[in-house]
Amino acid sequence: MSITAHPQTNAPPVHPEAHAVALDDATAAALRLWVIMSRAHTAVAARAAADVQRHGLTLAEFGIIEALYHRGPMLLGEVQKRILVSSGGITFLVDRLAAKGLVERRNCETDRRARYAALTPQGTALVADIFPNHAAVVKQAMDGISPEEQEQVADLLRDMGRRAAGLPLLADS
Amino acid sequence: MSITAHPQTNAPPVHPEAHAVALDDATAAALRLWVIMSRAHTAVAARAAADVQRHGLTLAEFGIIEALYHRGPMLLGEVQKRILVSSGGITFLVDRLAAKGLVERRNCETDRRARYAALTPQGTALVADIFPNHAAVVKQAMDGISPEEQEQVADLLRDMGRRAAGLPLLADS
DNA sequence: TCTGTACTTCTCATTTCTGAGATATCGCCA
DNA sequence: TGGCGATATCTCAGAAATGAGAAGTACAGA
Repeated sequence: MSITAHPQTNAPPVHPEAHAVALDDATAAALRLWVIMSRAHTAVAARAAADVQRHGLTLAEFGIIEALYHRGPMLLGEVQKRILVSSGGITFLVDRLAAKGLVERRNCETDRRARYAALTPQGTALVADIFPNHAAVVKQAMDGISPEEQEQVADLLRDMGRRAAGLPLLADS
Repeated sequence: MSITAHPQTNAPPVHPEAHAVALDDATAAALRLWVIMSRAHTAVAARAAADVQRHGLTLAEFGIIEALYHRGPMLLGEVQKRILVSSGGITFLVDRLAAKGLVERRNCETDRRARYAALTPQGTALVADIFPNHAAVVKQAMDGISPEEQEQVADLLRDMGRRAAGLPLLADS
C-alpha cells in the first residue's frame, strides 16, 4: 500500500536527465516481472531458434510440426490458437512447411470451410529426428533453476497466462 | 531419474497419427515451462502492445523511450543490449523515433564511433503521459497471480534468464 | 426455405526486424 | 609512431509476420 520510489530514495538520479517514478508495490512487482519474463523468454528463444535453424526451420515452424507430431492432424484454426499467430500467419507458415514437404493440407469432411494440417512421412521423420536434441537444448537453457523450481514457476505462469489471455481460470486443457 | 511418458501411460493416443514421447522428468519440466512461459509472455505482450499502439508506438519503441526516461541518455549499444534487438534493429528503431520527434542522437565526446540516444522534450512528455496507464495495463494483465507470487517468479526467472543469456550468475545490474 | 450473422481460410500490401557486410574509430603493443 | 584486432554504428537486401478485407461455408431463427 505504501508508495515507494527507488530503494535508496534520497540518492539523486544517476543522470540529470533520468526520471524517478513513484509506483505502488503491486504495480512495481508486475512491471518487474514483465521485464524479467521478457528477457528470460528472449534468451531461451534465441537458443531454441538457433537449434531449429540448423535444420532450416523457424521457431514458429517447429512449433507447428511438433504440435502435429504429438497431437496428430489439427484444423488450421486450432494450430493458430495453439501457437498464437495471426490468421495470415498460419496460412503463410503452413504454405512454407508444405513447400518443404513436411506438412500437407487435408479437407475436413464435416466443414468445407475448414482444413486440416497433417505431417507427411518426411515431416514425421524430421520431428522424430530432431526433437530429442531440441528438448535437451531447452533443458540446458533453463537449468539456471532446478526442475522443482521450474514446475513451481510453470504452475504460476499458467494461471497468469490464462488470465492474461482472457480465458477462464481452472479450465483444464 | 525415472522415464515417464504421459500421466496415464496405458491410455492410447488421442489420434492414430499422434506420437507419444518418452522424456526424463527434468527435460519434461523444462519443456513444460518453456511452452507455458511462451504463452504467458505472448498473452501479456499482446495486451501491452495494444496499449502502446493507441499512441502509435510498438512495444520495442516504447521499451526504448521508457528506458531513456528512467535512465537518461544511453549509448545505442547499451539500448540494444537492454531491449535485445539486432544492431540493424536499433538503428531502425531510433531512426523512427527520431522521425516522430521523440528521440535525438547525440555525439559521444570520448568515443567518436559511439552515439547517444536521448529523449526530446516531446519524448519526455509522452512517456510521462502514458507510462502510468501502461503500468496499470501490465499490472492488470498479470493479476492472475498475487504480487508476492510475482516477486517469487521474477526472482527465479531472473536467475534462469541470466544463465540462458550466458551471463555470470549473481552479478547485480 | 430464406436470411442474416458468425466463422474459416486465404490474399496481399505493409510493417517490423534480422544478419551480413561496410565504414569509421579506438586502444593495445611492438 | 604505426599496425592491427576489437568495437560501435550504419546500410541494405530480404525474411518473417501482421492485419484488414475477400470469398466461401455453416447454422440458427423467422
